[in-house]
Amino acid sequence: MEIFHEHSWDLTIAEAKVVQEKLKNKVILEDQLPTINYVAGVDVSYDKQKGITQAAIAVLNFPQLELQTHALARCKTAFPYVPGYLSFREIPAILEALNAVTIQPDLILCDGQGTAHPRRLGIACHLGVLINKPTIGVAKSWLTGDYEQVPLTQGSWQPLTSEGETIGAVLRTRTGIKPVFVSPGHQISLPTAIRYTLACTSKYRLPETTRWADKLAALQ
DNA sequence: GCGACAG
DNA sequence: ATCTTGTCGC
Repeated sequence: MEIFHEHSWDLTIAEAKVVQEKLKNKVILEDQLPTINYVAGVDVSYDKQKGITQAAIAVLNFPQLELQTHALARCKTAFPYVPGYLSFREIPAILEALNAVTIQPDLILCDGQGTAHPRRLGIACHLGVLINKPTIGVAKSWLTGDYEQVPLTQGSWQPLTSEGETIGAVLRTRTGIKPVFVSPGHQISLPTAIRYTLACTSKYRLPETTRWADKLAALQ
């Protein structure tokens, strides 16, 4: 896995903020997708006792959404969880898992925000810019931004806005179920990110990619 | 100063 | 994220 914008992971919060301000200028919010044959979900779990971070990547074929392969990677937890800086805690392990997986995905769905972030560089953007690949942020809960009530029917969505700009969408993936927060990560537009999120979702609230990664990350 | 805060 | 039983509803 080639890294495009290498930087240290041994940083203070203030230094991490500088990295975010610099990398946000590298984010591409236009569609630059290849033919999508494989989609992946990434997720991270923690062993609080041992101070270990474990990342899982699940690669599914598209549009069938059947699990093709997966990889796990563990590394020492080196960064605390601070809202707005999640990527500095999770990406090191994710890069190792991506390095180990045998089928490189054409699109990655991340567990967390993309541009719906205080400095527009959520984990999906950060990962996408580093590996120069299309990514989408699909978060289970709110981090920042304002939005109106979302209609109850599946596929309905409302823009997530901040300071006059649209930074993502609150999307109802299942009728009557709590919506998810979708935002572009890298090399993708918001409408396309919404379309692929729905295309990767079948019977449950979360995309199949995320559900598989969640399940695999829980393995020890 | 007060409230909010992805995983 | 993680700690945790039963329970309401399709």
